[in-house]
Amino acid sequence: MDKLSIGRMAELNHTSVQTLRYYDKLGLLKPEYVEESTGYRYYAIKQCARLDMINYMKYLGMSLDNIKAWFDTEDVESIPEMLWQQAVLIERKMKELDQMKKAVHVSIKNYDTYMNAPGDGHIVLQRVPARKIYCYDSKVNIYENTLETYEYILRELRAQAIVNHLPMAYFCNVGSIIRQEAIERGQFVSTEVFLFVDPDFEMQAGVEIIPEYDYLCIYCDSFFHEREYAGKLFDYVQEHGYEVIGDYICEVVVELPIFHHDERNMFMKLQVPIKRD
Amino acid sequence: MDKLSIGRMAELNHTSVQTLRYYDKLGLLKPEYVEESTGYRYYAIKQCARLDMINYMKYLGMSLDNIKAWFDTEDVESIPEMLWQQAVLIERKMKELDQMKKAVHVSIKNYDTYMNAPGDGHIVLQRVPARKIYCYDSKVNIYENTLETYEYILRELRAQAIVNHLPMAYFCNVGSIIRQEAIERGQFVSTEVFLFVDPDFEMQAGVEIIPEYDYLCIYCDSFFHEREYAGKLFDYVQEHGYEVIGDYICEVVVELPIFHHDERNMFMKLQVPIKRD
DNA sequence: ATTGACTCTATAGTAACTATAGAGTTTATG
DNA sequence: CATAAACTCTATAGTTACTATAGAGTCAAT
Repeated sequence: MDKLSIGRMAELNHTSVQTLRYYDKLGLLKPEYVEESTGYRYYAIKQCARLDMINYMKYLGMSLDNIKAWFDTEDVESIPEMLWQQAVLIERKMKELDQMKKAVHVSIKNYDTYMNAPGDGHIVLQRVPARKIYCYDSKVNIYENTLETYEYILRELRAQAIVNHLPMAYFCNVGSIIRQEAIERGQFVSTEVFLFVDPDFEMQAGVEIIPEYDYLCIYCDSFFHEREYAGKLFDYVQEHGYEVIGDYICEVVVELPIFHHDERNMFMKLQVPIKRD
Repeated sequence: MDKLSIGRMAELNHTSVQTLRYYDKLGLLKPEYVEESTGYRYYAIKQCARLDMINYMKYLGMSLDNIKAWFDTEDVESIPEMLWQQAVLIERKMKELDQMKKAVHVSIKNYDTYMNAPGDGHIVLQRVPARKIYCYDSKVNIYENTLETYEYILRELRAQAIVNHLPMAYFCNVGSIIRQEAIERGQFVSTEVFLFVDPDFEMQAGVEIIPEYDYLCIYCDSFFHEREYAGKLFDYVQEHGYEVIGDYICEVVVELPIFHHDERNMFMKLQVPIKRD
């Protein structure tokens, strides 16, 4: 009966006057009556129902365009299908968020490792649980090349990861590997880089599991010192008569590329698995 | 050493030329070298590290502005705090999505009920599990008033719900209630409307549980027929000598406000709990 | 009649890009 | 070396769902 001014309508529905004008413009919700001489909009209370519907569909993640299109077809039959589509969309978003959550927690853990790492050059013995990795073989010896080559190799790893639909979340946690055989031959040769993936990530080409081992670890704060520090680590192994029982791993714990003039500035954990006596 | 053209840089990093130009404009990632005469941008491969960082932080949900601000401060100490903030944000978004998911599934269930409802006016006996509701007492008898008053009352219910921070998800599922005492006095009087909430929604003022009962139900497809159909339902109760053991509920199963000229068009399930013999 | 609250249209801004036009540059090929 | 194809440049407009603002007009109450 009584007409609602745009301000009153907005107030009743916890929205803004501009929003109502915008919906009017889109044709989503036209006021019941517009005074010709002044252009003033007047709504009927029953139009709240339509606004409710708009808000609800918006809440389900639909765009105003889609809502309008659906209103225009007036097709009740298509409602369940539309709802199922939304359900699928929501499910997908939830999975993404879950990945993001994991990524954040990995980063938090890494920064913690970084902050509490033993002094530079200190060697420590640690039990490290099994990890799953996604490997990429560049066929080029990383240690014989420059930081620039390393960047190119990382790009290739990522390209591979993208092709194989690995989530973004994993991209923050890379490393390189020297196979046990190479170590035994006394060669500091690695052609492989990897990403850490979730324990529940599906097994496929390139994915492998590093078993739980005791590791001798040393921390290193520059790409350019890796070789030297790894040398220290292997010297230590020899001196103490340890037996290497798996692959050597260089894990990038933290990257700080924003400092030092855009240069990749890393904090790495070098680790070699040994048989404990 | 070798400079990358903007196209090559984009290709290597799976992004677009425009994006790089945009980042340049924002000052997020300036090319290492710009040829003065032509304005051509040239990047160094090591600048990929910064781009990686940008993408990672973007992935964590940060805005480019925030990323830039953080880069500008060069503050390593603040990283964990920033990460925790992101974690909280993600957690909140996940909860929201979870609510959305529930809302969608409630809607799906409701449309299913609507599609498979017994014929108009048919009375059926159903066991209905316990439900939790959030009630609002309008102090006005809904059944003595017009659809317009009902709309106003719904607005009040929503205002209440918003004040009490009920999630949007619940707004799609409303109803009204006639208390057992009123029924026993033979009065068709209800001043209360409600929203269905989750079983795990916290108890607070206005929240109550409707216990599991056997209900006699009748479906009704217009606001204007509720009284008549409820009458039928109560007649049936009397005829068969049933005993009413709780509150009468009018549950709005589906709303189709988009049809019939913006008018609220409802499909309702009227239900009265009885003692089964 | 006047005041204050309200409403109108039109325009610009938000975030993180994408798309396009029109002009100039680099690279590859003949 | 000329030419064509591919690339890059700046500048502008568009995307979504609004918010904010300016300047002018309108309504309701005193």
